[in-house]
Amino acid sequence: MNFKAIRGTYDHTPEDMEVWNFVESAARRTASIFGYKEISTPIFEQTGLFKRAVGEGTDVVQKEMYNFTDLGGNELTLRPEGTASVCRAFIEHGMHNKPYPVRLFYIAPMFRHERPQSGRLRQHHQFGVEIFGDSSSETDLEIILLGLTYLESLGIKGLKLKVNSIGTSKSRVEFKKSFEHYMNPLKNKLSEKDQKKYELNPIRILDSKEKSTQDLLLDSPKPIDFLDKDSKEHWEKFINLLDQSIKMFEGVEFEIDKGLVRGLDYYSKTVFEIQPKDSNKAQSSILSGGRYDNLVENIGGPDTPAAGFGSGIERVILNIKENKEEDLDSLQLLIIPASNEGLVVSIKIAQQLRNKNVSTSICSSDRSFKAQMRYANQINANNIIVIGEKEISTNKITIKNLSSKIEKTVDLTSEDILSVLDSNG
RNA sequence: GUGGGCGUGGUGUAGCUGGUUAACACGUCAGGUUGUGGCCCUGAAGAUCGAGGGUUCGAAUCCCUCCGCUCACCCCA
Repeated sequence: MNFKAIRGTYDHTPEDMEVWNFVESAARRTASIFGYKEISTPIFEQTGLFKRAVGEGTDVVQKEMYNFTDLGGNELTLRPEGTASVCRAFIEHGMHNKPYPVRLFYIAPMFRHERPQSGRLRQHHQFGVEIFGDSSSETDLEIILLGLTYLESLGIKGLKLKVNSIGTSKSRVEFKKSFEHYMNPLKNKLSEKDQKKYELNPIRILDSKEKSTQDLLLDSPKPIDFLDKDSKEHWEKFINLLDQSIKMFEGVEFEIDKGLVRGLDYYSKTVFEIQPKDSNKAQSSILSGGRYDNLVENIGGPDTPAAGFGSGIERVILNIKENKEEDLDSLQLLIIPASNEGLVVSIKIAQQLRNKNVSTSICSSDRSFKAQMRYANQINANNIIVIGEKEISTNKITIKNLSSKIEKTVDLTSEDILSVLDSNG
């Protein structure tokens, strides 16, 4: 084999597509019953959009983007996440003039140049929702409930929801001052890795996985302790609503994780993450997001509060224990032509049936009759008919249902065949 | 970018204390009398043993390099 799917990408085989479509349709259905409308944006954008939206200093922008220059000299980037593009489209199409709030969702591929591992790819797909123009706490709650409804509809049980508030950029300045005051004397006790991290972006060491670091952070100031009045009210109302409504979801537990910070710069106030309770995998977060009240304005739009989440479809699929979908894809009718004349008739009949929504294939006349029958069985065809000289001269065909073995003889017309197939199922 | 594990027909594996034509299962294809399948039987195709180099009379088996896959770190969905 000379060519392979490139690292961190993969093919969806026909077998894979069954689960895939199951998940995608659950996403569409859930978003739709919550009143969200689908949007689709190009897979690449100006590099500047992501730099501006995601943040110049983030890992995503610094080392994970697929950047390229096109023949016109434009700096472009394969999108590493969905929110920036949707916000751009929101502004570009003047959606701020629509009745608020505007609810949007997307299912789309994302690209990040990372080292692949379990639950991490270079091309992955996200189901994401965004809600614009509503700064209320119940909006934050709504997207979380949407996310939980989605995961529940896929039969994923035992979820843990982590929530936190990181305040506004203004309140974070206060926090940062206090945090650095606390950390500076302890700085040299950090591991080398975390020291570097601390230099780059102090807040990010809050969710360090290193035990020694976590111990040092036990009594440190946390962003949530520095909320301004507005953020604090927002948070308290949110937690109150969440506490009252989370019980609707069986087996879902939630906790306030004061150390939860996100790797994308645009978040403010509420942030959250959903993961399987029993996950021992490293990449366990399957749905995460939060509020981003400044992003739209930041990339050139009107001041518009917003919130949203992204959920990795591949990671969700890793958590689907059993796929209950039945094999609905089996072919309804396979036609076996038994002569040249039969082949011509087969082609006509097949086309008539397809026009009536019956999935129909014709077997290769190059192969023996036995081979054709075997093929019918291998692909799990529901019914077969043979069209040869006998059928054409008598104008009668026999439809055989392969699972029940029942045979029915009718006139050689698509209407008659259809009526038998309908009664056969 | 850093570290661990692994690379044998389409798939999953055996062989790996070096020795004649690389084995097994599943799958694929063909046949087991002419136009009705699934089981069974027979046969066939299909692998330069990830690539290159080295040691040796001789390597899938030992050594080196590279590549790929995979898991983990970082970060994220």
